[in-house]
Amino acid sequence: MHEVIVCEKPTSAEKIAKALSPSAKKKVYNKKVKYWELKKGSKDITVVSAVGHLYSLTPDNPKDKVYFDLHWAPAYEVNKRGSGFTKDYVRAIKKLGRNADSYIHACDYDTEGTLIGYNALKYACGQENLDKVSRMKFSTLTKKDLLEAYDNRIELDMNQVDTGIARHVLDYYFGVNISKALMKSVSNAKHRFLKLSAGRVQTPTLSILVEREKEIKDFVPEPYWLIKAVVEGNIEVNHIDGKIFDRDRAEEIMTKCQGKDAIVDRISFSNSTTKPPVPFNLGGLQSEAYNVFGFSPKKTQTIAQNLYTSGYTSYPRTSSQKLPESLDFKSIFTQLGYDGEFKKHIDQLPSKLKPNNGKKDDAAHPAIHPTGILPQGLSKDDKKIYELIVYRFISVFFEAAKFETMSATLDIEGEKFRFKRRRVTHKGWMEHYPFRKIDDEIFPDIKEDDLMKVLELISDEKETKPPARYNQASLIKELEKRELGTKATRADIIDKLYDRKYITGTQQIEVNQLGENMIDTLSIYCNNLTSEELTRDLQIKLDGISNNKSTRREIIDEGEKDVKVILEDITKNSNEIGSKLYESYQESNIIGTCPTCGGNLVKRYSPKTKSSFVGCANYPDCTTSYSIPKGTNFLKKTCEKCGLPIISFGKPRQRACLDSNCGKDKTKIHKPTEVGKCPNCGKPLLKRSGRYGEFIGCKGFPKCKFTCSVDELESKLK
DNA sequence: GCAAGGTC
Repeated sequence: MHEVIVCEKPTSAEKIAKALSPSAKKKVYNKKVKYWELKKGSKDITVVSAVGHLYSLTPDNPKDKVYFDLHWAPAYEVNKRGSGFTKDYVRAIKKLGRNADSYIHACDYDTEGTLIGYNALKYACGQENLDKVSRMKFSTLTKKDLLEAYDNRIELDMNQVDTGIARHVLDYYFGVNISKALMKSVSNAKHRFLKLSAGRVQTPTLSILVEREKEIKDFVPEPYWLIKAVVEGNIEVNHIDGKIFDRDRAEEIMTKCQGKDAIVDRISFSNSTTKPPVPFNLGGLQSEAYNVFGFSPKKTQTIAQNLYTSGYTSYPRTSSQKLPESLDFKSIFTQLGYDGEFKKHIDQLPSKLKPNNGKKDDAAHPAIHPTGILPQGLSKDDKKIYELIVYRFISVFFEAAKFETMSATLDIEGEKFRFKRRRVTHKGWMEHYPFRKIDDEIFPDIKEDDLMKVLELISDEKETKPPARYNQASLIKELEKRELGTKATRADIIDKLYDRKYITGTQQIEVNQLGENMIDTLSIYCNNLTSEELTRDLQIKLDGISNNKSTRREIIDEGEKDVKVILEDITKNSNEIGSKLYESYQESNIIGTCPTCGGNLVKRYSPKTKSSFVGCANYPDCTTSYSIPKGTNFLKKTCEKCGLPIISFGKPRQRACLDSNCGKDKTKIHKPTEVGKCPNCGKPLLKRSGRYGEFIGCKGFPKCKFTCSVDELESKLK
């Protein structure tokens, strides 16, 4: 009897194989794809694995104007870029998973996992009617759970399969068709191509950012005053009222207290503790890496994936903030202890290892943790993430940090002022997590009724501030809170918004005019796409399929009808929509004013030279243009000499005027002068002028690449 | 050319 077990990813295949038989043999297909062979009773079992979705939706007829007729095709054929690695896995499953006597679907027990296994069984193993298929249902990859799941297999839940299919189809219907319609409106109205996209997750995400921009724009700042005094010992004390919005009151306090001394009114002490942090889930790691190292969530995710595939850390795409006891902490610490730096901390661990687990859980994976295998030769950035994971893992086992707080109230002519100092009395976990600053202030030596000289009395006029813009880490947190996207896709969604030029800015995300116009446009024609309504709707509909209240066909037909209404609306107003989108796109690209005609200077892309340049928007009437180095940023500052924007470019970043000839005598630099013969090819050598000043280059460029600095010329010619 | 969701 031959049995084939299909898993979601190689690591779960390994765990399942080893759980079923400790003597399972690891094999490799075509030098790339791992699989396992084992014997159990009379059965010869082959454990193969997918790598996530192996099949993607694609239109039956790509030439159709709208896509409602779709079928599944291998992912590597549909998305040529990015899914190439799935090809070997599909081949391996096709080769190893044919003509078995029985099949087991052992992918993650969730909607996507169910579909991943279903498609693999249907299209790669040829199990169309599923009569030989059973399903393993497990919530962790521990041996106990897996054996139980194997012994108590259930029937494949076709409602769950249909739920997955409907999710894919509806996202395709809305996303691809509406994106296409928007791009078409631009090409109809302006005869230009603009890469645009909309979708169930990316559009509400953009909308959150636009909403914040509006709050900032509408914000009316209110003046307030902060009154503080500096007393003996350079201690800053703040007036007890905090923000004072009444100017008269602020002035009253100032006049009253001017030139008067302070008396210590009351001193009190209190104790507090700070618990250790919780173990990392993906969002937590992304957020911490952003705050500590400034890494983008995408970068952190890529590094975490590398560390995982290299065997140094656990599976990164988890929501769990819990470390289950089944993990064998002791042996992980023993191995980590071979590193001298880690050992210093591990040696101080309490004898009873109990992690400070967080609330969030994940059915399939524990929180991110080191495996114990010590890495070698990691790049600088990989090492940073690895150490962050290790120290977080260590610190969650330590006791809380303890603090003592001193609060003092001072009296100046009946007005109360106060200050607080906090000092650490027991560092606890903080001593073992080097990424947090520890508050440790000195308590001044004062007692109640002391008279203190006021050295300075200050009234600071301030303004209330609008809410802060999101950064990538705070946006990911917001998406988690609103349950938009998944842990695996949130960083990609944000990247996509940058890629489409909807948003810009790294420290703070700002929305471009194009992004704002997308939301304005879509909120008119399909409000449920800009809000989170579509995701909520989808969830309700999918739940309907799961519990037999509706069928996949009904839900998909409904979606088709909804999308068709939206598409009709967009087509009707195509001209207006297209014009506005393109114009807003151009506005986003305005970087200054043309010195020749006063028009707008815009950043453009030349497909011929595959490079960006700056040109006048009035082209061809005005032909003013400037070349720019790769990776140029336009700063808000302008050149003092000519008023053009200052650009930053290169590594390390340097700044210069957009006009590389700014401030130079133009008659000289445009005529390269001959200064000798090229030592490489014999052609004339020319003194040229570039962005970085004068240099010597061969006339035979680009065939001959000889260059040197003006100073080097003499020695090179010898 | 276009989505969102898995994964290396």
